Amino acid sequence: MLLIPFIKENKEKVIKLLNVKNFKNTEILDNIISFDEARKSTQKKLDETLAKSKNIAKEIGGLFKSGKIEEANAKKAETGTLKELAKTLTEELALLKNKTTDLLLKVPNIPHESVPAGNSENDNETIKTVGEIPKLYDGAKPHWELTDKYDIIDFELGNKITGAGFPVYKGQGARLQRALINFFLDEATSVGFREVQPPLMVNSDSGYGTGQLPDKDGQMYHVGVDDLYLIPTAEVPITNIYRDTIVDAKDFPIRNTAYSQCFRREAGSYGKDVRGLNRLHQFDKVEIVVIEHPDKSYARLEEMSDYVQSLLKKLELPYRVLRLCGGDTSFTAALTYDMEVYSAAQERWLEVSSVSNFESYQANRLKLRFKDENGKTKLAHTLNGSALALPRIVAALLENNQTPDGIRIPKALVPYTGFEYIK
RNA sequence: GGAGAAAUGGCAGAGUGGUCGAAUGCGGCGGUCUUGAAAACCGUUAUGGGUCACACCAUCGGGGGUUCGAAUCCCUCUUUCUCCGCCA
Repeated sequence: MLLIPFIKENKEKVIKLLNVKNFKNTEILDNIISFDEARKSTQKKLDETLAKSKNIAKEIGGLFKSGKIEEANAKKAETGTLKELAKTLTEELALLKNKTTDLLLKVPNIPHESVPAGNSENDNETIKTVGEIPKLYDGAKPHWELTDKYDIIDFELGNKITGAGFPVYKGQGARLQRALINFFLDEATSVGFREVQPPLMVNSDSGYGTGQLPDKDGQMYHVGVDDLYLIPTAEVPITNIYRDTIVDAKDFPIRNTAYSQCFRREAGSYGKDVRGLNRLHQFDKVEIVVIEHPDKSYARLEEMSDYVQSLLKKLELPYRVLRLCGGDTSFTAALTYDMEVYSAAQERWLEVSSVSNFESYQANRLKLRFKDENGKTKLAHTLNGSALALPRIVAALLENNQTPDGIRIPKALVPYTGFEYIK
């Protein structure tokens, strides 16, 4: 959520920047401001009423102590109207607060100044492209044929057991998954991330904390009997470790990494883009999450981007880095870099990582704060990124490294797979 | 699943109806002393709303209630602990 005082003081700027994200409903900002004004004046009235009742209660206490029972009982009568007034004001206040929060939840994060305007992926800005696009031999296949040929990922079997988008990894395919997970975790911990294993289900407070709720309600699997959500990314439980906390500024940057399975309903997706490993309901990902001082969050974002790129280099995959345009930047992010690897057989780029700075947008919902050098409590900045998501990495590895003799495993991974070729 | 007990500040732990936002100890921070440190001593040390700053208001697991007045009494939910059962 944006901070109301910030909206008030920078209204024109906020409107302008939200426009970059194609958010046009700017009268909502005026409503937020006026609801907040009403909230303040109601709060003031309530405080005054409560102060009066409190004083009378104290007086009555004193009278009872000194034995003036009759006077005390007479005083009691005075409190009736105050009580009623307080009740009405409390209800009004709660209503105003709810209305304000509801509206605030509908306002996306404002984008960073560097975010280009635009509506779709075509407007994203390519920052750099690294690596050679491989030339495949005649007869090279897309990954969904390779997985059959080598019997390593079984989509049909997943259909039978669960449904579309829940593949079964088998043999060398399963081993490759485990190798990638261990490789990514080892790399992350070696550059200073602490490894954690969070729950795969979260409550709705956590969902609101990181912004999946209410924005992406329909995209998460909801376990109704216990009112829990299957996580769409480990970002949710990891970041919520710090919900309702005041961290020590000396601990910045706070870096955590976790492997988790991720669950996404992907309602509304269809077509060739979802073929094979391109889009799954359950997939594996290693996530990195950083909590940082506001002054340093953008430097940290660059560092995280560099780190993700280092993984892609070690995996010998050609990739490009995009700065997402306003329309493609998520609801909660201020600036997002996407890393895409080139899939030679599909002849297209596949998104394998998103690295984002959320500034204080998540922190405000999370109540994630720190004390600055003057002892003032301030909101921290949160950042996260995939490092990396497995399915499309696997797709690209299979397609780009296919040879007539099998699929070559990149050198960096061989210690983890225990084999050099999938045959 | 059954029975019982409990939930208080960073931690430990008092407080069972009135000036309690809350004793005390530990820890943290600042100071005195010291060449420096330790010890000792003094001070300080929750969060949110509100204010230029005060005042003031809210918060003792969450929600509701009783009362002029609730950390304290009642209801409810959640969590934790102990015992029994069950499972590994």
